[in-house]
Amino acid sequence: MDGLFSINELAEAFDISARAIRFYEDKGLIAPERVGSRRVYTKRDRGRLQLILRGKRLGFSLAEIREYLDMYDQDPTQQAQIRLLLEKVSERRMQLEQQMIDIQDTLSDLEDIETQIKARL
Amino acid sequence: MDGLFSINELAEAFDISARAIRFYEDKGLIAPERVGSRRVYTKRDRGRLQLILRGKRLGFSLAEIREYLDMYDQDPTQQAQIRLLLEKVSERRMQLEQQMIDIQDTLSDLEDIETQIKARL
DNA sequence: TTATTAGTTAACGTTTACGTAAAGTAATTC
DNA sequence: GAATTACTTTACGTAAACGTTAACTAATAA
Repeated sequence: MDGLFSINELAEAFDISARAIRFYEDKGLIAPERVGSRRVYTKRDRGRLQLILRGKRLGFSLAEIREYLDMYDQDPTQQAQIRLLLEKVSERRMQLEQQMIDIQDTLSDLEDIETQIKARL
Repeated sequence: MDGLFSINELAEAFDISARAIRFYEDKGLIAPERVGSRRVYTKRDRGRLQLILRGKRLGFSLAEIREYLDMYDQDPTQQAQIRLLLEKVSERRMQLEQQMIDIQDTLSDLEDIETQIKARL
């Protein structure tokens, strides 16, 4: 229990299913040790899972996330790959900025409608 | 040509496939007139398509977008439904805010790595 | 008249990210 | 020793959003 977790502990901690975690393993995103047949996750594995979930929240596919994780694992002097990730993140940020504009446009449309409603009362 | 569009014109204008536009029709999101068997889109249809794409950018499913479009079509005095949409948009905005935090966390991680790299040189 | 262009319907295929049994094992509890 | 708990693998199922032939039609250009 000293910094080690079962699959269900992690599932509960991150509010995802154990199935999901196994799926990430299937896809090569995480590779916990085994004790017998059971998966045992270290703190480091936990951090990795956190990175996976952050990637998901950012809208990246598991395949993309895997690439980034592999990159993190490799020798961190691979500047080129870090630039690639920076680009991806920057792309994503541009998308988010567009989404923010979309949100504001939508809210503005809704305000118009509400104004019209109130005008009728 | 006076405010009327073919399916391919719209596809090109919005940079999506004609197949996609037909698919939206299949799902009941848009219903252009026909001239013979061919679809003809009015300016209003065009606006509708724009709303669809905005919804998509916001991460809503076509089913959800359909609900909102139906709502726009109905008598706009249905306050309850507008509140529902406002809620959905607000939820989405919260997600976006989380994503912004994720982006910043990621950028900050990357900065750390870059700093380490530079320190080694 | 014969291509070519632009559109049509129908229907099966594809990808992603899991959900959901089914059937089994290993360790603990009563 | 029987039941419960916590896992395991295998494998088929699912939903969303189109992509991709295939086979056809109608209008226009050469």
